[in-house]
Amino acid sequence: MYALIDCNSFFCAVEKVFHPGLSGKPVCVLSSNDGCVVALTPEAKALGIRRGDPVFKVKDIVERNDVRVFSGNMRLYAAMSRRIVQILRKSVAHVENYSIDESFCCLDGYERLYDLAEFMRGIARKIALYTDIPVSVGIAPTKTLAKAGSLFAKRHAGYQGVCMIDTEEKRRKALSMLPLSDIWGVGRRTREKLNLYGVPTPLALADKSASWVKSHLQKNGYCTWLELNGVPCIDTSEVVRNQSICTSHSFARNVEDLASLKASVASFAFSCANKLRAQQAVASSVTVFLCSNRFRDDQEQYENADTAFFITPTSDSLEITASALRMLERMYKPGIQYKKTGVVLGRISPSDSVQQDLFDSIPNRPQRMALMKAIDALNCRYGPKTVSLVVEDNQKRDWHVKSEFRSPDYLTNINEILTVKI
DNA sequence: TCTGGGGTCCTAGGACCC
DNA sequence: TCTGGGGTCCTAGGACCC
Repeated sequence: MYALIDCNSFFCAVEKVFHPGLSGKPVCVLSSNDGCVVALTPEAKALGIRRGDPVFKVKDIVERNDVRVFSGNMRLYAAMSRRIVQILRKSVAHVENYSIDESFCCLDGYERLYDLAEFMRGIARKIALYTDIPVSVGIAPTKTLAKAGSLFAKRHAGYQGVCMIDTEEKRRKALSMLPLSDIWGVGRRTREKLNLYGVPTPLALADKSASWVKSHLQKNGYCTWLELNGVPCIDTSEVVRNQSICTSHSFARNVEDLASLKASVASFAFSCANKLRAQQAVASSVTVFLCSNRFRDDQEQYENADTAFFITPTSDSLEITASALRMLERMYKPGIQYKKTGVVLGRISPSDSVQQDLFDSIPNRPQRMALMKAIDALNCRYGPKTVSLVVEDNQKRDWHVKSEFRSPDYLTNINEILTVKI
């Protein structure tokens, strides 16, 4: 059996930990640039706000109902997420951290020692006690069914936070009650397609024959079908290393001049290289993209992207940034109102198995890596951007993102630690 | 005025080879 | 001028996830 532990309205829940007066109040957390609502409490949902709504479209609701709004602070949420995973790992041997607010636990063998639902309720209580974050737990023979279970646990207080789907009867009942779009792996397109074929519920899908599913859906659809029927199909191995690393941002305002774009691309490339070194990896390609504001039909639209390849895979910030800037300069078109740039690293491999190049353009690699290590150490000790590139420090700073309602880094920065007045 | 960011995997079709 | 069969690799775009 698998258990899925899902934090309820996670980003909002973290903010509420540090703002206790907000209990029972409508709360929203915004995307970067304070652009969209990305997380909201049930109270905010009840007011008609939806995940993904642009902030300016729900401004009236927010003001009329005194909705508390926060800019997203991923550092804070990631720190809290690590604490929750730590508690899980102390309680269960096999924990797979799936996303910032979800983890799977493999419960094989535990059924001989415990009542599984009670066991997981105990862990949920521990998480609530140590972190103040409420969680919902689903338990089932497959991950897809465990996810479905966690939705029932979240929506109906009667389950006391834990819903176990462990009999055929419970499985059929659960799958008949949920909408198709609540099933993990079924997105908008697949839902529309299934509706067209006269398959209205997850149960109807599960009851189709294997041959029907194989001919009407593709590989992933077949996998979901197996999981809905209690056959585990989604593999449990942890993803160790990324295949690609991306840093990109929209700008708070439109940007026209090359110097500002260069500052943004340099900053993103530098950040990508940091993430790369943090996982002891090197990349063989770097892609740069830029685009205008696609929502403005009164402005000339332009988008472009280019990729450069490194013969010797690298994690050298200077090499990666220089290459990214060369591509940006080639693609830059004057007179365009730019809205977004980004940098993607690809063809990532472990840094301990790099094939050397006889004609390497960077002859002093060991010294350069020592330099990178020194930069990382300084930025780790004195905070990000203590050491950065001159090209990043463009005076106009018009490419910087908006983050007006951001909470302090309570958990990761000693200077921003919570103050309690007695 | 204001519309996020970061990922993974699959597949069809093109380009190329013999 | 017409033309088969079998294969690989790459890539853009689609679909999904959080």
